[in-house]
Amino acid sequence: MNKKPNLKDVAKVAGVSAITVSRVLSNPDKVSEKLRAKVEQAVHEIGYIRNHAASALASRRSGVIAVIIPSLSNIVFNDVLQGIYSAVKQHHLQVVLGDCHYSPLEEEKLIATLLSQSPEGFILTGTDQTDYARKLLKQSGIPIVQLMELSDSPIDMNIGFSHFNAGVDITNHLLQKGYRKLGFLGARMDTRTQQRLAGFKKAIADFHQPCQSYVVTTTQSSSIRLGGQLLQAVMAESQGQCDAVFCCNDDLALGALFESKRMNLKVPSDIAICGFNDLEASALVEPAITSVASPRFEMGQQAVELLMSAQGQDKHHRSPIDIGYRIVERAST
Amino acid sequence: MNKKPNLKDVAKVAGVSAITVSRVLSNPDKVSEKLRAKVEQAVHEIGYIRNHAASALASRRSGVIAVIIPSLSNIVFNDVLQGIYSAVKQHHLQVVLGDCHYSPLEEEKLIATLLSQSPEGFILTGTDQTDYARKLLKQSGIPIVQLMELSDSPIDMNIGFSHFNAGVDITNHLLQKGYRKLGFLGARMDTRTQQRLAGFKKAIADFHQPCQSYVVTTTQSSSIRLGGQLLQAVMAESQGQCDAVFCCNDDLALGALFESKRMNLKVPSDIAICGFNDLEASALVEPAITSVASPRFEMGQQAVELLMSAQGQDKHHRSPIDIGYRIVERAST
DNA sequence: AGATAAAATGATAGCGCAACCATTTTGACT
DNA sequence: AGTCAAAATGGTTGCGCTATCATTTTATCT
Repeated sequence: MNKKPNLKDVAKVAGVSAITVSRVLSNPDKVSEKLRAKVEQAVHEIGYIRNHAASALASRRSGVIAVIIPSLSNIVFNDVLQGIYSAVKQHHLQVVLGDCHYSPLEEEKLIATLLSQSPEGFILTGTDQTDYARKLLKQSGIPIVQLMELSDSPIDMNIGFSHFNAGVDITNHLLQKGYRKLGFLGARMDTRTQQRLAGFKKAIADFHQPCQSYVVTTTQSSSIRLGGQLLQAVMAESQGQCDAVFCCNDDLALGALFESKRMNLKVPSDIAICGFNDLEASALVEPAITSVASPRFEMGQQAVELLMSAQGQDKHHRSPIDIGYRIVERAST
Repeated sequence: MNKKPNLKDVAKVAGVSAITVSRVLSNPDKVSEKLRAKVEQAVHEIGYIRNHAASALASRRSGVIAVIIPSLSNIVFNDVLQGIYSAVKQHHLQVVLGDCHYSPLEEEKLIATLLSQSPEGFILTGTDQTDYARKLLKQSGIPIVQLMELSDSPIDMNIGFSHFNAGVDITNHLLQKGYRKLGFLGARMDTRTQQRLAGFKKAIADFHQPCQSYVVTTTQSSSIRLGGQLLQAVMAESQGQCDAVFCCNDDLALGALFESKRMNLKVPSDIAICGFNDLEASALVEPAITSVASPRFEMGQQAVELLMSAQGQDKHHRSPIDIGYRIVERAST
């Protein structure tokens, strides 16, 4: 096994100096067309691939951005990720991705690990990082974006929307439709879910008529199946009184919908169901499920753009960007 | 902004040499407890983070594995990815992930880019890489795993299952149930989908009784909505004769199921529906959908283990590993 | 043609770390 | 206490590349 070719090998084949090869790869317009062609030919011929570690070390630019999401299995972060990848492509960056499983401590470790890659930007989900994590991030001096929710005290930049407000709005939607015995079905209970629940409670507290609320939550991770179980739980707790449920996400809502059929409850006449995140399935089941839509793909894209535009700038503390949400009313309510 | 601390800074604070700090980070048991404690304290105090580029360059170990999947949005690869991440964690590796959008050319570019990270292993999806990509991969000398399907001529290692056989089996399942006018609904039409289709055709050709087949495919990417459209298309093409459909994945199958309700077709009496991949929703809709399950998470895990066990070994051309699949019969057929 | 600027190319040094080998310290034994 | 091996620690060097500056070539003008 002859060892991997390096710059010098290419230079020898092309009959130029090493530095010229380097330039062809990073600043092609600084090299005359003649040499460039020769070099490119040589590169392709011997299958040369630049050593990123050496390049990053010498240039002090890693061409990498770090991303941490709380869960790979949650399709919601997948959408964000797709936005990130689509934007990253334009900028010739690589992504190093971490999954912190909703744990700030795991996130702290991941942040340290990912920072070792000298990323040129860092995208985080949510706002509950540990103090040490914040210290490391600030010290790194790179631009940082916190995603999904809005923060009063972002580490650096911030883009997301108010889960509290969305919770208020969707609950008011149910109240306006005449439902008065509202259930909240919550799984995982991460900060965003908690904010939705807080919105739910606030809307009910502020309502001008008497109404009842039943809150059923679990720290288990969300799934369709769990949605069915939680629906049973809330019907048990309310002794069958509950006439509408706000599910903290569409997985639960779908599970609740399927379960309601098995329980012979008509949707929305016996029970209304609404979800959160507006997954594709929610629009296509029968009846279609009311949900809260947000531009996740765009949020991911914008996060990358924010990072890139902040490159080098010393001050990039624009105020948090509210990307908004939209209640999508459908037949289930 | 004081620049990022390096090994020497830590060494100064801890009152030891730089190399000792290095050892504490990579070989803690080679350092006496006393010094180790001092160093760890210093590291934490000044928030030192090792420069991965320099470390990789000096040690010739990047601690990175490269992964390319054809689509971030397809939940199937998400499952594999989770397996990969879970295994990678044990080995203290980082993943660099690329999404080639089902394009061998994009994949070739990605392979070149990712190889520049000097990964210690490479995980690819499928078996249709370009010649140049194969050249680069072989030249890199690192262990490589091709995932998902089985290949006669793998680049290196291979783990997956036979989509052709699965297509045959599921089609036979429909035939055994008495269906004789079978539709195939296919989206994307990547190599694995094509193999499923080939299996479908083979089973029908080999069947000992006359039966009819209707193949409706599109290169559009798969979605639930598209499943509904394809069901309409196959009913149109068969002039309402089609009595069972094999959908190339569960998204389409769900869409077909929802659409069949709108079309007032009873499942499975008017039309049987089966899918592929066995997503959670397939088991929970009414009627539940027959599908083909495969251990995707485990496949991802095993891929990483294969890479790790092949480290350094010159020969790791074990024969392809068939991880198998399972037909999950449900009410929809 | 000669003068000057601009573009193209090259030589050298150093990015931060770990491999390698040298040296010092410690412990185990007679 | 003295000997030796083993463990712990340190010094030097080079990984492969690019920033910086120096030099050469080319283009543009009078």
